[in-house]
Amino acid sequence: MKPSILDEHTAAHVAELFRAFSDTSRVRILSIIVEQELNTSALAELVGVTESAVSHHLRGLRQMKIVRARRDGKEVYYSVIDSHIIELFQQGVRHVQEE
Amino acid sequence: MKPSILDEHTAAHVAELFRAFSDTSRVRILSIIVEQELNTSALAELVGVTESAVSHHLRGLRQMKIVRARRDGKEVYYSVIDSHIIELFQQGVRHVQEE
DNA sequence: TCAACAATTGAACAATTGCTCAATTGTTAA
DNA sequence: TTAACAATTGAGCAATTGTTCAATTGTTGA
Repeated sequence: MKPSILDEHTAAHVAELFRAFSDTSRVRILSIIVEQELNTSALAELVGVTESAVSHHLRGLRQMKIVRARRDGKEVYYSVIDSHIIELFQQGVRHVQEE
Repeated sequence: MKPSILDEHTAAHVAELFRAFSDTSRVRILSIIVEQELNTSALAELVGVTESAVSHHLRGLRQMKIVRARRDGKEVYYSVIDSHIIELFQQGVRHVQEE
């Protein structure tokens, strides 16, 4: 049986998707907004990094269509866009926690 | 409702797990050995990188207990260890392909 | 034993990444 | 309009990453 292999382009997209979850700060940010919408400074406070750092991470996640931003007055609230992404993320978390 | 947040240590492990799938070459290697055991030079040939590069990637994946190595004579055959990992990886692939 | 092949290793390098800092933009209430 | 706060942005940096190259280790058949 000939092994199937992902083409370069698809593989790059898959890698990019997983890369979104490949940093400790991003994982912590996502672990929050998977459950509830929250704004930048609250996230910075909870995660323990600067607002700037959080903003940079959220920018990347937004560009990848993993999170959605909603402005309410001065604050911008973030949440995770779709249930497939949430499922994928939580499956990774579960795998680690079951060790 | 207070948002739950992953502690630093758990988040680091989750990030590490996802990082295993965050490189194009590794994704292509995994897309093969998820389906069938294969040795280093065959993988290098299929993926289109040197044996050395493949070996470095597989070393990391082995240390993370994502792949298993089995020597048969001169060759070392690699495969993906457990079904949870396979499920996680394939879910990411599916998400990309369904776009 | 030794030549040939398969795989691994470590050093070195360029490229990418995550962070900080300072400046800027957006929004509201006084 | 302006002060205060929230968020974003870009430059610069240290650290990490993926790759190549050359040397080394492991295995087999002659």
